[in-house]
Order: sequence, then structure tokens, then C-alpha cells
Amino acid sequence: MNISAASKAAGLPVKTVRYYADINLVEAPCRSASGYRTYDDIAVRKLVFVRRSREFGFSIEECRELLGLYQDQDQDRTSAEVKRIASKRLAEIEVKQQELQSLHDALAHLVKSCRGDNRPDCPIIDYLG
Amino acid sequence: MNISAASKAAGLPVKTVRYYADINLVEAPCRSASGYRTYDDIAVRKLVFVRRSREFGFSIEECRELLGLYQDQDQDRTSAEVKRIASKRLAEIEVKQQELQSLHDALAHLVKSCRGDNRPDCPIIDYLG
DNA sequence: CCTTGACCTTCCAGTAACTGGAGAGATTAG
DNA sequence: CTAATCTCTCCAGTTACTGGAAGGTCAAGG
Repeated sequence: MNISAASKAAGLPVKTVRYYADINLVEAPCRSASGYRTYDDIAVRKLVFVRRSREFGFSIEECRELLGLYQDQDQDRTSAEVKRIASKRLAEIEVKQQELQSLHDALAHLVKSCRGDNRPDCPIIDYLG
Repeated sequence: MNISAASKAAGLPVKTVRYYADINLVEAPCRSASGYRTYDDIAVRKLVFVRRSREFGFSIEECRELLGLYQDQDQDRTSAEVKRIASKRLAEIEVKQQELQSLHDALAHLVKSCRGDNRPDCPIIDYLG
């Protein structure tokens, strides 16, 4: 499977697949005689794994960790480690949600109190300045 | 006022103040004989304005726009323009909130269903892979 | 056999918004 | 006078890609 087929199968842009190979996250298992990266189903599964993990907001380094656990699945520590990483990420999401909520409320209040007409006085500017 | 005094007054790191000067966002009104950036109260107010706007998640380019409006406060269009920019930002926040909520729910479900013990089977890995 | 177009390669540069550090000059306190 | 603390500029690195140039490869059509 050439890179474009693999990228379609994984749901990632070709550039990204090449990038993941460059940073040794998911490498092509081999190269063709002319140097083309050649992917197999296992590599595609890893790419899908990384795509999904990225969609969950895991960083590349976290993906690398998770991928390591994914590949070592027969070892004992797997489940506990994965849960730890996912819980950490969940906590980050919850913090971000709170921040976003405060931000939302403050900005919504400002927008609501601003008439938005042609008058020069503006509560948003007044607050920010 | 030298840069470190200005940065303290504005609540920004020195490096950031210098950076804002470099990109012509908030320049030092003048330089000392030996080339030190010299700030006055007006410049500090602008730095505070930018800091607050950044805390609201406005991009540097949006800050530039808002700062332009802030400085032209006597012109008519100010209030409507500011409200437009702030409303756009509010809509972005709301989209982000929804995304974060879906993410949160999905990940929370996975974390909850994972026993996190020493068994090798892990629903999180199963889902991602 | 040749050409055309789609594909592939590497490498370089740019994105956003800083942050860190080197190397060198200025200022201030003791 | 010296040591510590500023300050300056410039360069590089961060994250996770993305875009593009220059050039090699491959399959199909004429």
C-alpha cells in the first residue's frame, strides 16, 4: 500500500502520515525499490489509533506512550497505565471547560451590555482598557 | 519607565513586552540615550488592554484590531465594530464548549468503563485501536 | 517509444505566540 | 572599582502540522 492509500484508509492527510513517519511515531514498515513508503494493515491500524487519540486531544507524546501500551498489550501494567493517562487528560479537559465557561460568561455579559450602535461609548472597550 | 517596570505594571513578562514591540503591536514611545525602551502610562494602558484581550482568547491580530478601535474611540463605528469582533469570539467559544463537552463525555465513559487493574484488556485501548 | 499526468521523494520555510539563551553594553549599589 | 542587575539584539526552539519547490517514478494512451 502506497502512502496515499494508507492515508485514505487511516483518514489522515498524506503530509501528516509522512510527518508521523519522520518523527518515528508510525513508520512505514518498508520501502519499495524506488524508495516509496509501503504500508500494511498493521501500520494503518496504528495510524487510525493515533488519529483517534489526537481527536481526543492527546498530544503527540501522549500518543507515543499510548501506542507503546497498545503494542505491548499482553503486559500487565497496560490497563492501569492507560487509565492513568486518560484520567489525566480528562482532568485537563475539565479545567479547560471551567475556564471556557468563565470566559464565556464574562464576554457574553459584555456583548449583551454593548448597544453596538454608532455611539462611541462601548462597555467592551471600557472593560478591556 | 524601563521595560521591567512597564512589564510589572502591565502584568506581562518582559520578553512578551519586547515581543509586542517587535511586532508593532505596542511600541515603546521612545528610547533612552543608550537605547533602552522607555514606556509611559499610555503605553502601559495599551499593554494592559492587550493582556486582558489575550486572556479573553483574542488573537494577536484581533488585539491589533481592537487596539485600533480603542485608540480611535471618538470615531463613530467603534461600538458596532467592537461588538462584532467580540460576538465572533463568543461564537467561537461556544463551538469550542460543545466540542469539549462531547470529548469529555466520550472520554469519561471510557475511563469509567476501564477497571484500571493489572488485566491486559482495556476498553480505552480497544476503542482507540 | 514517448509523453502526460498522477504519484512519490526530500528539504526548506512558515504558522501562533511566545520563551530561552548567548554575548555584549549600561547602570547602580556598596 | 567591581559585582550584580538591567538592557539590548539576534538566534533557536516550542507544537503539530501545512505548503511548496525541485526532482524521480509509474501507468496509460497514442
